[in-house]
Amino acid sequence: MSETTTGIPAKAPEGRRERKKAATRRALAEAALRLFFERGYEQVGIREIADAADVSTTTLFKHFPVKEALVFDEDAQQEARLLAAVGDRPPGQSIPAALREHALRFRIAAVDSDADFRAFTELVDGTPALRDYAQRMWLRHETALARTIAEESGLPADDPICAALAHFALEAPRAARGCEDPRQAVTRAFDLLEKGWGAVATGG
Amino acid sequence: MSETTTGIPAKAPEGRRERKKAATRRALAEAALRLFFERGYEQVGIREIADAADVSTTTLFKHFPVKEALVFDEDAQQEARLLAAVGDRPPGQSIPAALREHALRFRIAAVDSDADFRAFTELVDGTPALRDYAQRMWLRHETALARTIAEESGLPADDPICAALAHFALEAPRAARGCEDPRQAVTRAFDLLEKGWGAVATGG
DNA sequence: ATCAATAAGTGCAACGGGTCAACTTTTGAA
DNA sequence: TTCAAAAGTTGACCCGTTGCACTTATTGAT
Repeated sequence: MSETTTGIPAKAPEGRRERKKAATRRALAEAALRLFFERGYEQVGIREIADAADVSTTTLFKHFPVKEALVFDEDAQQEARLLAAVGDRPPGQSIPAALREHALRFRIAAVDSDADFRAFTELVDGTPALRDYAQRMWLRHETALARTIAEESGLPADDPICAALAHFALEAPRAARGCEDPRQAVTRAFDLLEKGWGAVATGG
Repeated sequence: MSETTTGIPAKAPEGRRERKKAATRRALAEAALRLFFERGYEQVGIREIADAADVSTTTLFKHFPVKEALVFDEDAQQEARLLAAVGDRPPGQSIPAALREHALRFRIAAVDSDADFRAFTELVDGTPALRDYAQRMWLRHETALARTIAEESGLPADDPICAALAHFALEAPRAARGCEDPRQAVTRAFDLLEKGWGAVATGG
């Protein structure tokens, strides 16, 4: 307890304070997830989660703005990966094709690989409140994506076609919900976007 | 008050019961709308609305499942019109073109005609909760629209491309939100869909 | 070493949307 | 006339969420 020098040169030059805060946060998220898996999202109350993590509900809400957020802890980079999928796509690949690949890779395929992740996915889209929240969060990347699309395609930044493609691409996985074969559904949906984009945009 | 015979041969051969029920419903919706306009959606509580209509909150919720529903009373036919826009489109017109026309007509243009309707629109998309609710309701027509599209195009009913077009078409007005010129944004978005559809589908 | 400032956390009461169960009235019809 | 269903009432209650006043660390500057 006497590290005057920069204690941990790791990624976080944090003090005891920040560490404790992070610990509380993790405790909350873990307790919540455990309880949700055990008994289902709706059957678990906020007060119970706070109890399990041994904090007050007020504290809980200082870490997570709403109940749904407890499920989606730590998913930064999401946007970065999305934008990179478009910006760093292999030469010759169209923008919609890059987006399709990204969608298939991260929103469809991942399901049948990781076992924990499968359970997580089942929890999420078995719970309307969580589905909606996830989609809302996902759509927050729309403007950023639209901007990247504009840059990559050389279209004016305010051309609404960019916003349209961004929106549709982000909605595509949702459009595929309920189909027996989501993989094919996503593929087909992006076919539509790709052909349309090729005809409407100049660069692509 | 002594009409033993079928009093009003109008559209509703309803008894006193149904009439009273409808009256209560109307009273609630009107009170709610009036208060919302006066002070804003979020500043008006459910209990206050119930009071204004002189019923209990329990009764209110027997007529409207959630607070948002108070704003969207009586909008049946919506789906019928939507499906008709596709089914009865002029010969030679593509499905996406028909959908674009419908979108422009009912979700964009109507704003700058009727004065009351403009106020209503402002209320709705000035209130996130109402926007979200409206969109959720609107998306409920997705499967019906997908089916109509399949029939009209001759594609197999379970081809996910139909669901995709339906979903995108219903989302298009939303994709245009925030643009300075919504009309053009919607048009461009449907351009994308039209070209894509033409290339992907056979009938169109 | 000390001290004020800051931020985390607490406890509790409250609010607003929404539900529930039990009970009273109306109303339609047998 | 009688009876069952539907509409409405009442009041308590749950749940997510917020506000407020308060305690307790932790920190940086002195």
